[in-house]
Amino acid sequence: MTTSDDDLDPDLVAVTRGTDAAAALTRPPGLDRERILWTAVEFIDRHGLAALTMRRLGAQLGVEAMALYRYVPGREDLLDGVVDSVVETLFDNEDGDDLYIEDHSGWQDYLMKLAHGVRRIALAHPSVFPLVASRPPAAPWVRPPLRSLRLVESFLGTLTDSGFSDQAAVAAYRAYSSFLLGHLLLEVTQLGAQVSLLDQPEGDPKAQAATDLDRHPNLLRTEPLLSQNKSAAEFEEALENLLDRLTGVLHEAKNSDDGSVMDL
Amino acid sequence: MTTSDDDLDPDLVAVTRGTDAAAALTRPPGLDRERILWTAVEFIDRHGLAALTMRRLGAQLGVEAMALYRYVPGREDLLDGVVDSVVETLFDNEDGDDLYIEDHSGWQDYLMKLAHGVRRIALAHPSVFPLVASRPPAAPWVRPPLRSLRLVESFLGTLTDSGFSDQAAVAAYRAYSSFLLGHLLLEVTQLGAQVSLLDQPEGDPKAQAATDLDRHPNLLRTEPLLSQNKSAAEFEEALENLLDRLTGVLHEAKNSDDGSVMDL
DNA sequence: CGCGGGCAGTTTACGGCGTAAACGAGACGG
DNA sequence: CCGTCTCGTTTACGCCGTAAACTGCCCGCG
Repeated sequence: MTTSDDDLDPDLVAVTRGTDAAAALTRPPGLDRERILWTAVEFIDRHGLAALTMRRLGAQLGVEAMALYRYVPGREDLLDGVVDSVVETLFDNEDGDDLYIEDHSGWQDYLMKLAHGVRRIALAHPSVFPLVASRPPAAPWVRPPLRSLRLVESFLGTLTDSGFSDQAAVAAYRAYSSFLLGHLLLEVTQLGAQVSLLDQPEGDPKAQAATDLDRHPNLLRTEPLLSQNKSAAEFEEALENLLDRLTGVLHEAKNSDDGSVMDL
Repeated sequence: MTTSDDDLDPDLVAVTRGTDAAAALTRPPGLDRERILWTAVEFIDRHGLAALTMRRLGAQLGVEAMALYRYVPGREDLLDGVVDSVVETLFDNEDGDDLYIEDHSGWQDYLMKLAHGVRRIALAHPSVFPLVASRPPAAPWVRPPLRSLRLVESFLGTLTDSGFSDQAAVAAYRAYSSFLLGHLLLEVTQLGAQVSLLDQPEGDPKAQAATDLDRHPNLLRTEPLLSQNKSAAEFEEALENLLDRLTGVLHEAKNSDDGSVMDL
């Protein structure tokens, strides 16, 4: 019924950490920080952030809530750990850490791979991503969703090695992170809104919608267009536009004084 | 000490709803939904979202927590109301609702005024904006931060009246909202990170930072650049770039088949 | 004047939350 | 055999959101 082109979205992989389910059955007795963090990720994916409490997370692990405090200082730090865990997968589940080493073909290829890597994370954990987006970063210049020092270092190194000035690389980092954040946060928000609409389809279905929409002719007319989901194509197009923009910045780097913040 | 150019940022107005402070002193006895909502906004601005509880909000209003439930169904709905209240100021505190009526000079002017209006809101209420950004919208196609039906209707109407096809207007709406969301959420996040760094300047200030940064030469070298705050200029430049892109889309609307999602 | 009903805010109460502190129970080297 | 150490449990406290019962007070109507 819903026109969804997501079936051929290359970033929308079936998220099958099948080992987790098996591990939960065999229940390896040892508790440790890693296991707690990934169980929390899975719990948030399944029940949402609001449902995650220390007691319930303990129960999921077959343990009392207080047992978690030996491995995690408190709930806030647990959430930080969840964010870190999810972001760090960029380094291992990519085919060998090709993001850090320079075995990519040029900075544009690097930025595209990185963008799709982050998008894959966002789509795999839609309920965790708002946390990645809005949790206060460690330093003011660690901008979500690229929250790890390693990642930022890798980003800046790749661009400066490719001929970007320090200023241009930093400007690119800022433009790139806000692009990623905006697109992906909206994409996962829309994902969440779709399921939350199915939660309560109650009330008289016509009266409210009609009175709302009759005063809004443009909304009414474009509603089918608005309901289409072209996230993958839009992401691709906006990303390519950004890369084009950055290419321009890189090449005009010599004749500098045009007042742009990009190469100031 | 911190190099801040914010002093001449036109969107960074001194937020003086002075009437509120005066009203708190004279304490007009009547409680109503509007007063509760704006007191909550002020409370979040001052103490952060986490500190807002029904009991404390009641205390701020000189009333027991349960009294609020006569005007607000519960805490979640209160937060929705807070978001709505803040967003709706786009219509009144602009010089007469010039956003809704078509007394702007062209769609580009409209989009610039709207963007700066939203930015002004974000900067005036940095702790509320993450709520505006991440609270699930009423309908899937109501994309933060443009969360009101009136606003989306106004947006689509202005663009289609200016010659945009329905498809182009919707594509512009999507590009525009993700641009706004990314830029502004990062800007307020950075604001919050700055104050939260001042909260605990404890620990040995050199050892940790040095061990962290020594392994990250590019970070170390570009740190002064990364710490600069050029948000206003970057916002302006990215906004102009987006408007240019949209202008192109509008003008090539006739020769359509280039595969772009913009004029599909 | 009296009085009854509704409005506005309070009191009481309950279950769940994060977490501090004291408390087992089993492993293990001496 | 006995400390001691590791890992998890028990108990307890204060705060949270909120359901339900309960005031005091105003105001129209006899």
